[in-house]
This record gives sequence, C-alpha cells and structure tokens, in this order.
Amino acid sequence: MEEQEYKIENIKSFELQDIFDCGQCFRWNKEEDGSYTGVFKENVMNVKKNGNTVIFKGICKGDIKEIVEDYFDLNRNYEEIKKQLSQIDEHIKTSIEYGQGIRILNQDLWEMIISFIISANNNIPRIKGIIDKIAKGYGKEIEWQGKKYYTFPTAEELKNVGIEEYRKLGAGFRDVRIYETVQMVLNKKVDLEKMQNNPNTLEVREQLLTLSGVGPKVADCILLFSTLKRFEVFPIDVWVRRVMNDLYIKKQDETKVNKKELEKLAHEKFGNLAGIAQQYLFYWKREA
DNA sequence: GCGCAGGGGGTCG
DNA sequence: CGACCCCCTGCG
Repeated sequence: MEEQEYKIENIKSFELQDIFDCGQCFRWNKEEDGSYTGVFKENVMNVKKNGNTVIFKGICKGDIKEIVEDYFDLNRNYEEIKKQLSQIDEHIKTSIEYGQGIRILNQDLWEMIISFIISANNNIPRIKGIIDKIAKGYGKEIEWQGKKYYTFPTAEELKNVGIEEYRKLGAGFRDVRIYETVQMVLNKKVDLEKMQNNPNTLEVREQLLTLSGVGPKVADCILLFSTLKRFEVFPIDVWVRRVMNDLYIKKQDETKVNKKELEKLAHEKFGNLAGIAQQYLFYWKREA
C-alpha cells in the first residue's frame, strides 16, 4: 500500500494532545516533533498540527480523507456541543476551555472491548504496554518509514491464544477475562455486528455486561469510545467521582458518593451529552 | 541509590 | 466486601 496524505486548513476543535491524552485511546504515541503516530483498523497514521492546519499522513486501507473524517468524528459540530454545554454552568465551561480540542474518536468496537477489559484496576502505561504486546504477538504487521507497526488482532486471530499466553504478556488476572471474551464473541454469544446496529442503548449495555471482565464502568467506556458512539452514557471512575464531588456534591469523603446519585446528577445536568461532558471534566481534573 | 509499601480507568465470587 | 496481577511511583 502506498502512503497517502490529507490536509485540513483552518480546523476548529482539534488539538492533538487533548484528543490523544484525554484517556479515550491507548495506541497513539507522541513523536519528537510533537506529532502523534498510531494504528487503527488497518491504518498506520501520523497526525501533525501546524497553526490551524492538520496534516494526516500514512498507510491507509481506503481513501485517507474518508477514513480520517470517520475516525476523528469530523462531521460532528463540536463548536455547537461546547456552546451548549458551556451554558450549563461555570464549572463545565472552565473544563471545556481547558480541553477545547477534544474529539471523541470512532474506535473499533472489538478493540475497545478488549482494551477496557485490560483497563480494570490498572494504570495507563501498563494498559498501553499490554495492548502493544497483544498487537505485536497476534496482529498483522505493517511497515511504514522503516518502522514496524501492528494491527489490533481480530477475535479470529486470537482464537487459539491460551490463557497463559496473556499472562506472559503481563495481563495479570485479566488473562481469563480476555480469553473468555474472545471465545464468547467467536461463538456469537454476543454478536458485535448486531450490537453495532442496535439502537437500544440499554439492550446493548446488557449484552456488553454478559462479557467476562465487563462491568458497568467498562461497558460505559465501550459505549462512549467505540463506534457505538453513545454520548448519553456517563462512565464513573475514581476521577469522575472526584471531580463531580468537588464541583457539585461536596461530601467530605468522595468515596461515599453514591453512584446512582452521580448518574442522576449527570443526566439532569448534561442530558444526552453526559458522556462528552465527562470527558472534558475527566481530562481537566487529571491534567490541570 | 535501593527496597518496600501503596495504589491504579474495576470486576468477580 | 475482599482478593486479584503487575508495573510504577513515592518515600524512607
């Protein structure tokens, strides 16, 4: 495959650091020149921003313009979303000003399922490492500019990988969960294609929860960050609990904040944009 | 410097 | 509600 390039000038709501470090993805790495390189589907891509111009360059399966528009969610009006959310209160407004360049990527459903199973009780450097090793071990190799990259393996490609192999890659106690989920998807106990086309969010969530290693938090991350693209869900982790308590609930001990109470509050405040509001708040609380 | 707790994007039994 | 693998961090 040949290298392709696509350039966008005068882009709005698009900052590399906000997009790649806000916690939604695990396979993008910063280069020395400030650009980021990553693998998604069967594409290897470098993204660079100069002023208000963004240059996408890489090896793509298909037309780079279409691929970029889809993956980076370029047809959604983030200006409008931010405007709407900013009117809610000063807190969310501040967090949006901080992470104004966030976009929620359209990431592969299967990859998100495994990635967020790995994320449980884990830290980001290690999560990235495990995912990297799984790709190196079982994905397809793509060479670009003298470097080797690896696609995230399909369920079929992981079919014969045993529990102990995941353990060797450093997955820890998540080894069984990954193995079982691979088998469940292969056996169509959960049909990802049907899931992708099912408009009923609660039903999709229930199906995700049947997978090994997928609890409420992981299910919500999958719903929000994959091509399922549900902006109304509100994943609650320690950081979100912290920031919501600091801003709105103000209990002495944030760990005592009730989850139901949080969900209700998020829904009342942010409605069907709760998920993206979560991203602005999460990113702001963690980085700022 | 080195060694050792402490804790981390939760889930499961 | 406690255990869970393993890497990284911070502190002595």
